Amino acid sequence: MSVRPIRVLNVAEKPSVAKAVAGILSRNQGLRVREGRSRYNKIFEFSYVINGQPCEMMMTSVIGHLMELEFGDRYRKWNSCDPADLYHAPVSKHVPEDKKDIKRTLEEEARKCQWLVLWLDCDREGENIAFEVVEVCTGVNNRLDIWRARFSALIDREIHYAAQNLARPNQLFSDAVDVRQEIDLRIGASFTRFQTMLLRDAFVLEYYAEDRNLVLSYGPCQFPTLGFIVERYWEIQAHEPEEFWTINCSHNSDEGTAAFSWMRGHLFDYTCAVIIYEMCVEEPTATVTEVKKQEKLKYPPYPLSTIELEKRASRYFRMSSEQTMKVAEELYQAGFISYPRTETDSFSPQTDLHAVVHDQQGHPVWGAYAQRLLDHNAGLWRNPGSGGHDDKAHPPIHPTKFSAGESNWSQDHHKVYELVVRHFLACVSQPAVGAETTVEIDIAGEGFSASGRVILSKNYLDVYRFESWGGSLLPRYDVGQQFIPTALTLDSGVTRPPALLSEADLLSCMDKAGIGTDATMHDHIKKLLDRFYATKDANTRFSPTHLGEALVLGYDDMGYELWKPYLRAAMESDMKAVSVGTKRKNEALTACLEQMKACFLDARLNKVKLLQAMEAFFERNNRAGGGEQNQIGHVVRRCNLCQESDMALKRKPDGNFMVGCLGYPQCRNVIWLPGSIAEANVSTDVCNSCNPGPVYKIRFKFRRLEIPPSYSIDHLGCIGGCDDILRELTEICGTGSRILPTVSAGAQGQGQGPGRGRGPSSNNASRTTNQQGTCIHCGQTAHYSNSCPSQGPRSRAPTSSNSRTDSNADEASIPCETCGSPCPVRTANTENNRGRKFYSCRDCNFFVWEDNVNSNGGRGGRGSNINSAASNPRGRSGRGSNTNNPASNPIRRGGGRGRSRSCGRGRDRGETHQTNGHTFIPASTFVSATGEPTAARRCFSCGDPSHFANVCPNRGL
DNA sequence: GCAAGGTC
Repeated sequence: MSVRPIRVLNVAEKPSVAKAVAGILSRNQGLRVREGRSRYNKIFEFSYVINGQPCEMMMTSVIGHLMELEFGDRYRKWNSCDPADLYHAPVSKHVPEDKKDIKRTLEEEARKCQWLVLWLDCDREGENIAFEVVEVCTGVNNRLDIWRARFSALIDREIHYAAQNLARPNQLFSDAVDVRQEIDLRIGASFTRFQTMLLRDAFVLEYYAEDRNLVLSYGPCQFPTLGFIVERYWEIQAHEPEEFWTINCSHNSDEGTAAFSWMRGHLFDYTCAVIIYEMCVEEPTATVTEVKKQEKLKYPPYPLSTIELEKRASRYFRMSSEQTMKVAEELYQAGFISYPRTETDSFSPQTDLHAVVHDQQGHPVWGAYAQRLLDHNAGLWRNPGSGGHDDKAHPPIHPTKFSAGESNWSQDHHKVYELVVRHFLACVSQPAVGAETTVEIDIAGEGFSASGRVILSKNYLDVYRFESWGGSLLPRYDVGQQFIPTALTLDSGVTRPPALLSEADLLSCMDKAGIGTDATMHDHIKKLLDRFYATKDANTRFSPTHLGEALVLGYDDMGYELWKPYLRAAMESDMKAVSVGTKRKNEALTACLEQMKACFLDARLNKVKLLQAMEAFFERNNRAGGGEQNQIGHVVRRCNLCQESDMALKRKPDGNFMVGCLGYPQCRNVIWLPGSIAEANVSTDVCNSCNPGPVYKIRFKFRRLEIPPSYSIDHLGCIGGCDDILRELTEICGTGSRILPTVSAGAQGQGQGPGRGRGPSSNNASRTTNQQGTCIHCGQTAHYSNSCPSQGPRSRAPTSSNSRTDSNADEASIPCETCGSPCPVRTANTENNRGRKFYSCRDCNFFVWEDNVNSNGGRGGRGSNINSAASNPRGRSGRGSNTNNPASNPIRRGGGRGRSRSCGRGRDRGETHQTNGHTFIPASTFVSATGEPTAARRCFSCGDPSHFANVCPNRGL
C-alpha cells in the first residue's frame, strides 16, 4: 500500500534561494510556479520524497526579517514618555505593512500543509527569521510539524542531504538575536531621543536634512564607527612635526644607479646625525659587505568577500561602499555575479571553478587570459587559497554569467563586474615570481643597503591590473668590492601624522572590532554622512563634522566610551553565550539593559558635558522654543544680575525645573531647583524679605518618595534666598536629576558640576551664572569655551596633562617664506625639541624651525612643506584612551587617557615618518673629481673651515 | 522622527 503524500510548506530567506532549492530538489522536473500575494515571492510546486514519505512540496520565501520590534503605542511618540522609560517599556514584534502580503501568502499556504520546512540561512539571523515564520504559520495552523533544513551551499549534494536530514530549529540561536534586537532598540531610541531633544534646538546647527527634522541619532554601531573617524582626526590634530635626519648614498656606474639607504633609518638628534655624516664624508669609501639574491613570490588575493569587494572598489575606483553594494546587488539580481553579501573567502572543494573560468573565455579583454588558465600546458592554474572565513551560507563573490558589458550598464556596473571577474581569475592563478637582490655596504662603519627587483613571471598580475609589483634594477655588486659614492647627503625630513581614515581603513576598523555585518557596514558609514556626523573628501577620506566631533567629545568628557567599540564587543560576546546556552536570554538582556540604563541616567545627569562640547563648536540658539529653554513660564522676579530682563520659571524636557533669565544667552543667570519637584507654579504672593522685589513665591509639590519624611510635599517657597526649606531640599535632593546622591552642605558651591547638590543660590548671582557659564578649557566664568582666549578659533585644547605635543603660540608673527602669510612663532615642548621655536604656515603648510628663520642662506631648503594641516601643532593632544579594552565595564572608560589608539596605521616613531627628500648638502661639494674628499673639514652650515657643523655658532644648537 | 539586522 502506498504512503499518502503530505503537503509541505518550505520557506527560504530570499526568493533566489527558494528558486534554487526548488530547482535542485525537483531536478527541474514537474516544477510549477505560481504567484503569491507578494510580487517578489513566487511559490514553486513539485513532488519530492523525504525519507520514504511522498511530499507535495510548496516552496516560497520571505525577504529577510518578516517582523520588526517596536515599542508599545504609549511609548512610540517622542514626547510620550521619559526616554529612560524606554529601558523597560513593553516591546513587541509585528509584521510591518510592507511585509503583510508575504505574511498572507504564508498563512494561506500554511493552512493547507502538514509540515513546515525552514530553509532560512544557517546563521543566527536566519534562525531568528525561522521563528518569525513559525509564529505566522502556526498562528493559522497549530498542527504543523516544524522542521529545519541545514545547508551551507546551494549545490545539489548539500540540498538533498539537508532535505533528507531535517532537524528542529535552534531556539538558542534565535534567542541571541532577540537579545540583540531589544538592546539595539532600547539603547538607540533612548539615546537618540535624549540627545536630539537636548541639543537640536538649543544650538544653531546649520545642517539641512531636506524636508525632515534633523535627528541626532545614537546607535551601537554608528557611534563606534564615528569614533574611529574622530579618533584618527584627533590623532592628526595632536601631531607635532619633528625634524629628523638621515644619510643617503647613491652610486652611479655603467650599469645604472643604486640608491642606498641608511640602515639606522633616521635620527632625531641633529648633532649625532651630523657627526656620523661627517665621519662618512671623511672616509667615504664604500665596501660591499653582503649581496643577497632571493626568489620572492607575490600571491594573488583570497577569494572575494563582501568587505574585500567594498575595500577594493573604494581603493581602485574610489567607489563608496554603499554604491558598490548597490551595483553588486543589481548585478546579482540580473544573474551576473553570485550573492554579494558573504563573509566567505574560500571556495568549497565542490565548486566547479573551471566552469566559471570557461565562461569568461570569450571576453575581448581577459578572454585570452581565461583560455591560458584552462590550458594545462601553460601551468598558470592554481587552486585558490583560503582566507579562513566561512559564513556557511554563501560562496565567495564570483561571476555567474558571462558578459562583455550590457547596454543598460553604467560605468560602475562595468567596474564592479570587471573587478569580480578579474579577482576570480587572479584567485585561480599562480603567484607572480620575482628575483630580489639586496646589497649592503659599509662606509666608515655605517651600514647602508639597496635593493632591486626583477619580475620573472607576472602570472596573476597579468589579469589583476589593479595591483602592481614595482621594483628597479640594481647594478651588479660583489662582496668586497669598493667604490666612492657619487653622492653622500645628509637629508632632513619631518614626521608626518597618519592620513585621515579612508573608506577601506574604516571598513577594516569596523571589521576588526566587529561593528556591523558584511551586509550592513556600508549602511553605518552612509548613516554618518546622512546624519551630518562626518564628511568624505574626494580621496574617500573621512573627517568628522563639528557635530560629530562635539558628540564624541561630550560623551568622552563624561568618561563614557559610548563611542568606542567595546559595548558592541560585549554585546556580541553575550549573544554568543546565549546562542550556545551558557547564558540565559533574560539574564543577558537584564544585565545589559541595567548597565545601559545606569549609563543613560548618568549621561543625562552629565548632560552639561554634551552642552559644553557643543558650545565649543556652535552658537546657542536664542529663539524661543529651543532646547532646554522651550517652556517660558511665569515671571518670578527682575533679573538681579543683568537687571534688564525678567527671570521666569521654566521646565526642561527632562522634567526638572529652573528659574532662568529671559535675557539668555546674553545673561546666563539661572537658579536650579530641587530635582524632587513634581509640580511648580508661580503664585501671586510676593516675598516680604527678598530684594530687589517683587519676588513672587512659587507653589511647589514635591514627590513624596524623594524627600525626607519630615518635609511636606506642598511648599510655598521663595527663590530670593530667604527660603531655608528650599535650600535644604536642594542640598538633600540635588538639582537636575531625581536619582542624585545627596551631597553634604559643605560641598555647596565648591566647583561641583551642575546638578550636584547646589542650593538655590539667588543670593549669589556670580555662582549661579557659573553653573552654565564655565569655560571647559580654562574654567573661567567670564566666557564660554567657544570664545575662550586660550583657544584658537574653532580649535580645541588638550584637556589631559600627558600631552607631549604642547606648543605655545608666542606673540610675534613673521611672514611665511613661501607665501608671505603672517605666521605666529611657536615654541615646541617635545622631548627632542623643547624650547625650539618654529612656525607652521596655515595657508601653505610651509614649516620651519626658528633656528633657520632669518639665518644665512648657506643651507638650502631650511623649511619643508609638510603637506597637511596635520602639522598644525595647536591641535588637540593626548585624547583617546587606552588601547586595552577595559575588562570590567565596556562603557566606562578604564585607565587614563593615554596615547590615542591607532586604527590601521600607527603613528609611532618609525612607522609614519616620511622623508620629504630634502637635501641639505650636495655631497659633490665634498668629493673632488678624483674621489678625494675636499671640504670635509668645513662647516656646511656656515662654510667656515674652522669648525664642524655640530658646533657651529650660527646654528644655536 | 529613534537601532541594527535581514533582503526586493
